[in-house]
Amino acid sequence: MLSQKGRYALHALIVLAEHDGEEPMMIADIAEEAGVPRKFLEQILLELRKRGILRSQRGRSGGYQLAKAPKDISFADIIRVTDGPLALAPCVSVTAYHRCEDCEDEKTCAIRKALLLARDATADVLESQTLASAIVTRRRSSRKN
Amino acid sequence: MLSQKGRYALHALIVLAEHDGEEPMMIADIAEEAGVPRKFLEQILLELRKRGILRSQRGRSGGYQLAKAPKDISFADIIRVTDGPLALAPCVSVTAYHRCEDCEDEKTCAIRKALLLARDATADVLESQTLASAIVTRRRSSRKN
DNA sequence: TAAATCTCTATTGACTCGATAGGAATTATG
DNA sequence: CATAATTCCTATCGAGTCAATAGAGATTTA
Repeated sequence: MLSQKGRYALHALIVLAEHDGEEPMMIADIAEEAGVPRKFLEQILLELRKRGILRSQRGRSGGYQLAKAPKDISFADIIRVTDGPLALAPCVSVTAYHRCEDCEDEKTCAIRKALLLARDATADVLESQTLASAIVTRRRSSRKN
Repeated sequence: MLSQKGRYALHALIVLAEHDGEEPMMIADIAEEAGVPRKFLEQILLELRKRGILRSQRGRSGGYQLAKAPKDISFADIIRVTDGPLALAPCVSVTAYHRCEDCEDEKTCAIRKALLLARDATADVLESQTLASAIVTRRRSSRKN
């Protein structure tokens, strides 16, 4: 399961994607629009900025913007920041690989083999789902209203 | 990531699958063979039994056995017991579904849409990986030694 | 110079995780 | 029937994580 932090991050970034191309957006406004506690969001945005997903402007009339185009920010990118690797074990993680201490032979480990398939399947999906595709979904639905 | 408990469970069940058809196996022996702390394993096996994956025999010469054929116990079954739902959010979980409090419309939620695809992809893989396929992998590799 | 805003670190309480302990219940066996 | 062997169950522990809040510091604009 995703953490609350992860869900908040997704909501906030979708809001920012909808305002892409505009002036930087203040934390307070993002919090309001995304329905996220303001001080908590502050920390989340900070981390997303450090990981290159957001860009910020300090001081008066400052705020946050996406650092890349919505189509270049995937759900996988976001989740990796807030919740860590997509993989179910370190030995099948691309972004945080490390060998199991007790593993005799990675090449023949039955558990690893299964978890590797799972990781690839999950990553394929989450890397193809981007902020751009998310806002398309949203706009499509609001058109119906 | 899987919990330690989850990894232990997978190891233990693979051991039990290798001894499938034999007499019940004692916790102490499973612990030894799977490399899991004995008392911790005790709790894990208990839970797997309550969830219908294992069968136990109490008292002298008692022990644990698989409750079903290895081909009918999937990695998904096991992980759901030790680590909960495969889904990344409750609103896309089959086994532990519940609606997001703040969600206005599930049908049009962009986050839900993406996470649903992820869940399906993960579940497809983990449901097809079984204890039977795991021990085949193992036997194949030991033949080479 | 002052106001507005992001930045950073600390703190809190509740919960989870991994592990251990120990007694209760059950069963086989001599 | 007594005893030993085994699973069953619940409690406990320390360390860590999670969600949230707080508040002082740094930066920028007007």
